[in-house]
Amino acid sequence: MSPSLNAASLAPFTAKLASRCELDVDDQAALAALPVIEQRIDAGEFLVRQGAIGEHCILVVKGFVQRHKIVANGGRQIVAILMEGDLLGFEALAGLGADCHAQSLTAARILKAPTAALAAVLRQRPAVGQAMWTESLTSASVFQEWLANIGRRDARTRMAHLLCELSLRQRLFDKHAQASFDLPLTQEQLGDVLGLTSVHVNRTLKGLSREDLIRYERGRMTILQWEKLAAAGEFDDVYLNVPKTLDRAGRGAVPA
Amino acid sequence: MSPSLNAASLAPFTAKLASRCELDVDDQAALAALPVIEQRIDAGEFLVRQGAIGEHCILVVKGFVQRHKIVANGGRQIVAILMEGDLLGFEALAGLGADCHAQSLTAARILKAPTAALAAVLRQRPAVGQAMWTESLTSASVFQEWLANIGRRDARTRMAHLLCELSLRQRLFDKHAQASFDLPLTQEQLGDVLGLTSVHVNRTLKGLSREDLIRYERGRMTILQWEKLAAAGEFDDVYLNVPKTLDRAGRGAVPA
DNA sequence: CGGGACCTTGACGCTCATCAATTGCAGTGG
DNA sequence: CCACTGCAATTGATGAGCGTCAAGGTCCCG
Repeated sequence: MSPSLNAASLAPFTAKLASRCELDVDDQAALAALPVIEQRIDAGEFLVRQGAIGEHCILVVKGFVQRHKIVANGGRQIVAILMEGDLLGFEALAGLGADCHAQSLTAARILKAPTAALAAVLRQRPAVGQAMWTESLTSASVFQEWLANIGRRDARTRMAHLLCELSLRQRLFDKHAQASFDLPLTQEQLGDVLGLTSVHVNRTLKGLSREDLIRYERGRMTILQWEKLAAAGEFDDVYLNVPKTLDRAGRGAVPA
Repeated sequence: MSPSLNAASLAPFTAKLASRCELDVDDQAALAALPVIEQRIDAGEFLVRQGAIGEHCILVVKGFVQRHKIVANGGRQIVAILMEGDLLGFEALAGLGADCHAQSLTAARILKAPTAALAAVLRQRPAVGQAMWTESLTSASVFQEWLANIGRRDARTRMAHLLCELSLRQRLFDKHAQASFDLPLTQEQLGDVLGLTSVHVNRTLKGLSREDLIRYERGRMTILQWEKLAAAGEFDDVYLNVPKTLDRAGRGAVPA
């Protein structure tokens, strides 16, 4: 919990905010001074319960987290997948209860920052507030894209779209990532994202494999033909608001 | 465009913000001083094109507006329905391009406020910024509920849920509204909200009518049995973040 | 009175859900 | 080293829910 430790763990988060909005030294210092608590999480742990008013906001440092809702017949809908640098608990900053459950998909490292302290930084450092506002709107933009995906596209298209999104988002924080990336979701969880059953997810993935668009084995996904997969998924990354400062070249590069 | 006129037209918007967060006289004055342009809109007009960076934010004063996306096969997904007091163009405040098209559903009255001026008010009046932040998060919360609705519920449940939401939202700004309310969407548009076809919407509405849960004729929807419809739609209004200061009593009242 | 939205209804078929059985694989303990 | 267990992936058979196509019907407006 020394400042230097904070700074190190906060790095993915700070980097993300800085890519949204120029942060000066004071902005970064204010973030580094947050009294955060680092924590290790096992796969499948609940981080937030729906309705709870979070005293802490949660930053994902390493690993994958999902947010989901449960419907009456027991069905589950995953409404967001969070990765390195993503923030959980925007609502808490406005004093609202959590609108979803949050649960880790993998073992993960997180930082818990007191909501009040983070809110204070947002007030006192307008650049940070601006970056967070942009971040929050981007996440809303993803919700809307997912609505169109689930509401109006068939299983093959939905899946291709999701794979493109996840691949691109991983490359945003991991510059070394190849066409091959970790996909730590079971097929049932993929179904919960896409509004499908695990059985149909399996068939859809097999279909994309047979077309040689992807290869998929034991949690590792390889995109064999980015251009074709993106076309199959009608994928256009504008909705992710990828900052122009980030290198998007090599997006089509493939060598496994 | 005199101040008093502004204040009158701004009233639905100001009221909504004030219900989210206490606004003092100066806050309200700052809003009233916005150099807004009032405008009348016909049904079906485009207000925003996807990708455009809005120089104006748009406040809906009267009427209905939808935001939607178009997918490759020509399908349309409506991702939001805006009513009196709702704001269009949060993204513009962060300098982002519009993530959706926006189009009026009915004839409407709107106010256009220069993005920069509104952004300045948000900065200078923290209470206003806070209220707007809450407003934006609430809209994100609705997206997530819609995701669960479309992804994991069948047609009957989806429809019942949507009708409950629209009914409740109308009663939030129209205290005199009865169980009967305006539903100015064609069945095709309802389908575009729910991820269904107009044919299936028709059959679903007929089904709910046959069950005596609703009555529906020519753009006018009457909820005959609120409790049963809410149960059928698994409707729980927490995701709308209805301010506790608003009277929610009489929600079950029915007399047509 | 004609035209154009929109609503309504039937027949048919495809996508995807459901049910059920089998396989493969990783961990665990004997 | 090998049963034993448990979860995830895989595959087939079947059918329901919803889409598609097509043909009126109704209402409104000029």
